[in-house]
Amino acid sequence: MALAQAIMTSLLDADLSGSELARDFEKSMGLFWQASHQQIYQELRKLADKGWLNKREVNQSGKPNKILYGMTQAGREALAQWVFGPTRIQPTKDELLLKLYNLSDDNAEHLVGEISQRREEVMQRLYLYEAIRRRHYDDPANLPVRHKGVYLALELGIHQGEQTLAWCDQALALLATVSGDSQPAR
Amino acid sequence: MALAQAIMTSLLDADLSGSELARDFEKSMGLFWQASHQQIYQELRKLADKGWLNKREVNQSGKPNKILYGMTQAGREALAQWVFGPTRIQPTKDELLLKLYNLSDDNAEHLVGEISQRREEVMQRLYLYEAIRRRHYDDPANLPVRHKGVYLALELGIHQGEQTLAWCDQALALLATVSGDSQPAR
DNA sequence: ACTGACATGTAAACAGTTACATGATTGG
DNA sequence: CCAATCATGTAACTGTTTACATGTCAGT
Repeated sequence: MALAQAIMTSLLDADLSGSELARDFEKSMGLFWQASHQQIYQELRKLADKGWLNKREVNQSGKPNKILYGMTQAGREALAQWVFGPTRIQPTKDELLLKLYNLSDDNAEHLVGEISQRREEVMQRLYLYEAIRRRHYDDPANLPVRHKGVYLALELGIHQGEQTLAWCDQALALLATVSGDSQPAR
Repeated sequence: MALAQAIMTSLLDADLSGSELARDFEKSMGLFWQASHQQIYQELRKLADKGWLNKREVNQSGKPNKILYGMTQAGREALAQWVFGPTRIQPTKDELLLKLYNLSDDNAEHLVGEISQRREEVMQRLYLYEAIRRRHYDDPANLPVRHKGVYLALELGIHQGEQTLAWCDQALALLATVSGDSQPAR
């Protein structure tokens, strides 16, 4: 979809290797984009062939060589142009909600467990995001222009995470009326 | 991923044809699952081959024949079992946020436009969801069990939609400080 | 007969995941 | 030398999208 642009965006500030990119995706960009290392390596090669990235090999002491990729002028121009093109959005596919459509007395207990687990996961990501916000984006109005955009993406992640937490609580409360402890046999 | 289960879930209450399913997906299930009619037709055939769905042809007056699919007992059992299996979630991929990472003086104005447009779209979906809630889910605590699950999915959609609206406003406010009208030349 | 909407489908291309493979380097 | 880790990659498969194809009926 736009993996190429996601990679190039990550390379705006610093040159990175495939493995570094794969790791970074989970953090900074993971909120709204994710890719496996296999995908990234292939895309990097394509982008280098196109002339949008350059590559150079780096010897590291204590580790195998890595190949650093960096943006070329052509790459920067292509990326800047891309911003004006059509925007696509691929909505979430969440099996948990699909499972909720199948809620029954039999599986209510199990789904309570799944929702609790989801709550935990969201909580952890939220923690991470809030830490980043406090650390780097304390004063949004005075950020350099490009970082304002990054800040906004982070904000969306935080808002939605908080909302999801609240929803988990609501769901758990409603499910409590479904399983065993409901209708206490007059 | 779990298209099969999404289809079967849609067929729990009523038998539907491929085209009806494709239309329904956009409404009820579109919040967290989406599929094109091509995908649906292929999956329907597979599911019928497996014995999880049965098919029967129906002559309609005024329209071409359609093929109605319905759940078999085996299908219901398989679906009920699936709920206890592993849950996968495929997070959103949103090019708009990626574009925001590339915010600059050059494209700020364009992005303001895109965010306004996004706001409009979200607003409209929200309108639809709220109407459904008011119409069918006024008294969640007294819903039949399975509908409680459907209600919860709807609630998540509404909460996140509202949050997204608020975020759009925040983003537009911050972007206003980027484009033309900032730093009014002392 | 022609047009437009509806219903069903096929084929090819693209994107993404899963499983596996290779070499290099460090620590034991 | 062996195991563990890091970095890079390939191959096969699955899922999804895009583009196209076909037939039916209703209204003109």
